[in-house]
This record gives sequence, structure tokens and C-alpha cells, in this order.
Amino acid sequence: MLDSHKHKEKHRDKEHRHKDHKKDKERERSKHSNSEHKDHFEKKHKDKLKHSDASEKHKEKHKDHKEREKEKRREDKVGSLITPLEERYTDGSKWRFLEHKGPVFAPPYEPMPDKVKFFYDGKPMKLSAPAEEVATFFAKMLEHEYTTKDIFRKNFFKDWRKEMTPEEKSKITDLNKCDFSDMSAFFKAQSEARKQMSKEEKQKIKEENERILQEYGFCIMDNHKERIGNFRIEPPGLFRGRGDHPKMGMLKRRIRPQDIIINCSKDSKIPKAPPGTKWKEVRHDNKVTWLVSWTENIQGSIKYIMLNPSSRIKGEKDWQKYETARRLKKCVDRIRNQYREDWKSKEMRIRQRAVALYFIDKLALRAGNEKEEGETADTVGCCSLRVEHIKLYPKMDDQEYVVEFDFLGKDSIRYYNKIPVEKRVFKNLQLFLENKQPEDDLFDRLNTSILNKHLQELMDGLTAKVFRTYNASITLQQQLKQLTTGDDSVPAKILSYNRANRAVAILCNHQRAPPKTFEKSMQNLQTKIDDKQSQLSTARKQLKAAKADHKASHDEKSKKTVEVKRKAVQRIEEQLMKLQMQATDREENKQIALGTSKLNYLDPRISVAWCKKYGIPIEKIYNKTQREKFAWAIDMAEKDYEF
DNA sequence: ATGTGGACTTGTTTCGATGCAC
DNA sequence: GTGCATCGAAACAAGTCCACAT
Repeated sequence: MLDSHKHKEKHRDKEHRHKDHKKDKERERSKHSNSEHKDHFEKKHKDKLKHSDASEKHKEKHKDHKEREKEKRREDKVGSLITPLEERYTDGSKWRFLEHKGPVFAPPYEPMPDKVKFFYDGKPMKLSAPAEEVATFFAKMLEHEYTTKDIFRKNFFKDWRKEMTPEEKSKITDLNKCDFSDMSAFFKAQSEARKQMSKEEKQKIKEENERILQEYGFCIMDNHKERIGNFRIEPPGLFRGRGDHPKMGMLKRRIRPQDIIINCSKDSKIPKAPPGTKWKEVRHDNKVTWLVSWTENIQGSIKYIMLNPSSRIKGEKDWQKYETARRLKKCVDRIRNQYREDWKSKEMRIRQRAVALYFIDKLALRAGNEKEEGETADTVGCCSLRVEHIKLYPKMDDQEYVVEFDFLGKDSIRYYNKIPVEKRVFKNLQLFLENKQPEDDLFDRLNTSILNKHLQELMDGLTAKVFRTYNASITLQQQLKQLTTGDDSVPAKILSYNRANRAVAILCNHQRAPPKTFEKSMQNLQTKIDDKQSQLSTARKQLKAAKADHKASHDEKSKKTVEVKRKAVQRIEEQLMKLQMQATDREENKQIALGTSKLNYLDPRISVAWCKKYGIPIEKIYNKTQREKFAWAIDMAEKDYEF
């Protein structure tokens, strides 16, 4: 009794300190960003001084003016981006005013035409509307591999039966006797018909979508009209978990207004629920960023409607993330020395923590939270690695102390890697493995919460995932420096950029299945290259002939011809080179997905600076959406930006 | 310490528009 | 114009991390 009381007391005390500490943290953070900001502008001014040269005074003056304009714009923009963050958000509030129109619901179920039949045990059977709707979900997926999986079928059938009338329930007892093929064919025809629609019809649908977007796709947050990310409620259907998910095939039920929580400001126009319905709740919580939420029935988790990545609120958060990673850059050496020291600790928990952190740092592994067994696919991250996921080889080929990793990570993507490690790490791993079964935790004295608490003490705001961000961004920067050659052509530079990006994607294990049409499209490209090559040799011959002709005649006309031919050769050479770059890029990219790292791990200012330094149009690196998401960086970074 | 709900980021897959060769 | 490959966007699943309760 007494003990537990004491324990509580201590705990509360700790909490207090924790909270105070947090306030300090916020202040600390503000200071940081302020000085970053000042640095940024000071450096630029210095540059300008250096550049001013008497001979170029006029030009410089003009540029100066333009620069000033630009700078002012940037200052305004950055000002609006940063200042409010610091002034307004120290209390944790995310906005002052929020107004929106609520979500767009999935269209109601449209019963199938009577001519489309469902067969049970070979005989046609008319289903009640609710049972029929769920049947259509299965029918629509009939071509998909999912429907052949046992768990999927079992879960689907169980949930489907819940929607049936008592009569249907007693009759339909075996999924194998269900024939959805007619329904499936109907949907295939339907989607075919959609593709065949006339231009006018397609245009009409497009316009209607645009109208809905205009009405529901935007909100007002603190004086700004902002794009909403996902304003449509997810329609009902069958749950498609990834990997070996124990819940695949379960019915994802239809979300109704009475399931919806609306979040907006008190003084805004409150969104109206559809006629005859009511929201579950309307709240006014400005400590969160979401506009709409509901609870999903598969895992019981909450889903949200939030703003688009281009919004101020997401942009600021993104910017903050990279600033944290840059602060890690400043102290990463210290932290690395520290964990190397900790490999020698007499305490097991500290050794485990240090080895895990080493993996997170070196291999960019994810933290690895515990998951509820049986609720999701069996996947792991660093802290949740099990004995069965690693193998130790004291010697392998010509390397010593090799660790082989083989496990399923996020989204059940396989992580396979063999890496030599320091002897001390290896010895520690051997120690951690002692007297354990394959299914036991490798780091039995560690979890993400312990690790993150430790990291927090090493650096304010540091968590496991910051290492991924940091290592990804620093790798991009180093690789760009290493691979880019100043006098390369633009396509060659872009190949270098993609290679740098690729190094990061490999580090983060962002794999992809080679596209189904990969071989073919590679061949097509090769044919193009071959064609170009023969074009080139023809053009070269023509140039030679023209030169000879000119040598003989020495007239103006032949001179012109030589020039024309020379130009032609040059053009074709360029085209050929571009194609070859493309082929190389595609081949190297066969099993690598660049998108995720580009979007989530690479400080966009590195890319912006690189573009500016080498005169590459930003459009070659970022598409429209990406430019919108990274608007803050495009505006902020100069050619000398350093991560 | 441990568990749980909640909020937010990160990730793959699917869908749909676009552009290109024929 | 047609069919098809490619690409961008939407959809939505699956992580991380934190606060709070016990």
C-alpha cells in the first residue's frame, strides 16, 4: 500500500518536471528558429557585397533591385510562415479560426439491375439490398488475388452473413457455392462503358467533380483559404490489409453523419449535416489540426480529414521536421561517440539501447513499436526485432562480423541486408542471443519509449525517426556534391540527381516490384536508341559529304549546308545522349521507388539549392504537387543552402 | 513500467488523366 | 482517333510518438 502510494507521488513529481521542461523546450525551439532565420539573411547580404564589382555596376544594380523585391517577397512569405508559429503556437494551439463545409459522403448504394444474377449452388437467388451490397464488394474484387486467400474469404463470409436476412442466412452457408461471376461481369462492363463515354459526358462528370471540389475541398484557416487533403469519406468495402493481415476481407462499414465528429471554430459557419441527419458531435478544439473525424470499425482507430500538404499548417510542420534533423547534424558526432561508449556498459539495458541506436543510425531502421498480436500483420522495426530476424556470421567471404537481417518491416516489405559491424556490436549481439528462442525479442530490455526517452535527453526533440530524416537528407547532399559535374549537360545532371535520390531510397529500403511492362518498355527505349544511332551515323555521313562538297566548291551555299548538317549532327547527338541517360536511369531504378524519400525524407531545400546552383529548372525535379508542397523551401533556399 | 487513445507522418496500391506512337 | 504506357493524384493502410491513466 505504502509503496504504491510513494510510487505515485514520485511519478507525479516527475510529471511536473516533465511539463516544465516542455515549456523550456518550446522556448528553446523558438530561439533556434530565430537564429537560423537571421543567419540565412545575413549570409545573403554578405554574398551580395562580395559580388558587387565596378565593371558590372549597372547590371548589378538592376539585379540588386530585383533581388530586393524577391527578398521582400520572401521575407513576407517567410514572415507569415514563421512569425505566427512562434507567437501563436507556444500554447499548443494550431489555429484561431477554422471554417469548412464538412465531409462528402460516399454515394448511397444502387441496387443491381434485376437481370444481373447471383447464383447459389448453381441456382439464381435474389438478395436483400444489404446482403447484395456486400456481395458486390466481393464481386468487384473477384479478379484480385485477395479473394483466393483463406483468411480473406473467411472474414468476408462471416461479415457478409451478418448482413443477411434470416432466410438468406440459413440458405447461404458455404462461400464456395456462391457464384459472383455474373455480377463481376456486370461491373466490368460498367467500367468499360465508363471509358467509352462521349467527350461531353466525361466533361460533365469532370465539371461536377470540380464543383464538389470547390464547395467541399477548401476551408478557411486563419485568414487563408486552404486546400483540404481528403474531404471524401471512405466508402464501404472490404478491408484490404497488407501482408498477412488477420483482418483482411472484413467489412468496412458505411460511415453515416451520426458517426462524424466535426471540428471547427465556434464563430464559424458550422457545417450542416445532410437533411434528416445529425452529426455525432461538433467540437471546437484548436489544439488539433483535423476538420472531421470518425472511428473506423476494423481496428477501431480514428480516421481524419486534414489539410493538404500545401497548407501552411503542414508546411510549417515539415519545415520544423527538417530543422530538428539539422540540429541532429550538429550533435550527431557526440551521440555516436556516446553510443559507442555504451556498447561497453555493465548494464544490459544500456548495451541493448546502444546497439539498437547504432542500427537505427547506420541502417535507417524504423523505431519498431510493439503491436497487438493478432490484430495486424506480423511486422517489426528495430526495437521489436526478434532473434529469428538476424543471423550472425563471425566470418563471411572476406568480411568479419557480419550480421544478416531478414525481416518484414512496415507494409510487410522485406528488409534483407548483410552488413559487417564493429566487433563490439557483434559480441553484444551474441550476448543478447544467449538462451533465447527464435521468437524471443532480440532487445528484451528495450522498447521505443525507453529509447526515445533516452534520445530526448541527448537532444531536445530527438526521436528515433529523426535519424532516418537526418541520414536521408545528409546522404542526398553528399551524393549530390559527389556526383554532379558542373559542365555536364542537363540530362546528365538529372541522372546524377536521381542517382543521389536512389542512394537514399536504397538506404531507406524503398523498394518496388519491377513494373509488369518493364522489360518491354526497356526494349522499346533500346529500339529508340538504336534508331537514333543510325540516324546519327547518317547525319554524320551527310556532314562529311557536305564538308567535302564545300572544300571543292568553296561557295556560300555549300558552306551553309555544312553548317546545317553540323547543327543536325549536334541535335541528334544530344537526343541520343538524353535517351541513353533515360535508359540508364530506368534500368537502375528497376526495383527502387524514389517517391517516398523525395516526399518525406529529403529536405527540399537541398534540391532547390542544387537546382539554383546548376541552373536546373525546378520543374525537372518536382512536379506540380511537389512544388506546391515544397513552396516554402523553393522560396527560402538559395544556391548556397547547406543542410 | 505498461497499456491505450489520439494525432499526425509515412507508405503502398489503385485510379484516372495525359500523352504518345501508330 | 485508338490503344497503351506513363505519371500524378487519390485512397487508405500502417507506422511513430505523445499524453494520460493505472
